[in-house]
Amino acid sequence: MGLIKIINTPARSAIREFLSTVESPVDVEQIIAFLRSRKLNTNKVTVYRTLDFLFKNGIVDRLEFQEGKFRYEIKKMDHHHLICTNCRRVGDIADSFIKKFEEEIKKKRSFLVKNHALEFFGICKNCQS
Amino acid sequence: MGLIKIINTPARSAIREFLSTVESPVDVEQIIAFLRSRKLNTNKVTVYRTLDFLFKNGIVDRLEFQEGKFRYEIKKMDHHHLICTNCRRVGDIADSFIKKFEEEIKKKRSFLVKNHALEFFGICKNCQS
DNA sequence: TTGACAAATGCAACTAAGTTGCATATAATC
DNA sequence: GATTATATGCAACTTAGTTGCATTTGTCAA
Repeated sequence: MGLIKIINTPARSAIREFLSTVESPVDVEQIIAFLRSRKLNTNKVTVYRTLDFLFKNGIVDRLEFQEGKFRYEIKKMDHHHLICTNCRRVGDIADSFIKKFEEEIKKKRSFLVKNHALEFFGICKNCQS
Repeated sequence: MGLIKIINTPARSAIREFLSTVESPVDVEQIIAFLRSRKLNTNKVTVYRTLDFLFKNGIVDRLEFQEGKFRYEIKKMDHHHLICTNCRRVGDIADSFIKKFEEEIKKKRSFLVKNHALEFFGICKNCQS
C-alpha cells in the first residue's frame, strides 16, 4: 500500500504548492485563479481531475461548507473548522475526542468509520462586534 | 421572534409529511418522485423554494454527505449520521459531547457556534460481511 | 363572503459545479 | 531516443440549483 505511481506534472505540483501556502480551504475557482496568475495554461477539467487524484491518494481533504461546492486543503490530522457565516473566514480547531467517538461507534454499532466531517458554523470574534 | 407567518400550502405540507415518514435524509430528486407518486403537480423550483423556506424557519435540516448535493430531514436534536459509503444507507447516532465542545469553542476562541455538521463515513455492519 | 394583498407557484431560461469521450501531449523507464 | 502508460485539453454534456416575471392562492379584515 502507498505504492501509487505519482507522476509529477506542472499542474499537479502547482496545485499542491498552492494548497500548501493557503491558510484556509479553497475552492476550484480560487485554484484556477492561482494557476492563471502563474501563467500556467490549464483548464478546469485538469483541475478537477488533479483534485480527484490528490483526494483519492490521501494528499488532500475534500470539504463541504454548506456552499453547494467542494473545498480542498492539504490533509492534516485531527482538526476541524470554524466557519464564520458572516465574513466566510475559516479557522482550524484542534481535536482529541473524535477518535474516542469513532471507537465507540465501532463497538456499539459495528460501523467501521473511515473518515468524518465536522464543521462548526457561526460568528467569529471579529464579526461579533 | 419565531412569529413567522407560515402559510400552509399543499406542496409545503406534502413535503413536510414526506420528510416526517422517511427514515433517512432525502435529496430533491426523491422529494419530487414522492410528489409525483401522489399526483401532486409541482415543479422543482417550488420544491427548492419550499426547502429553503423550511430550512430558514428551522423546520428541516440541510445536510451534506459528500455527494455534491443537499439532503434534507426534519430537524431533530443532538444526533449525527453514519453513512455507509458502500450501500449508501444512513443511520443516526445520539450525541452528548458536542455541546460541551461548542462551549469550549466559545470560551477559548470567542467563536459563537450557531450550528454544526458531523457525519461519519465508513462501512456498515451489513457491508462488512 | 368577498375583496384586497401579500405570499406562493409555475414556467422558461439561466448559472454554476462538475463529468465524459476522445484525441493529443508528456513523464518515466528502458 | 523509443515506448508506453498516464496526464492534459477541448468540446460537449449533465446535474444541481437560481432568477425574473406573470399568475394563482391563502389569509385576514371588512
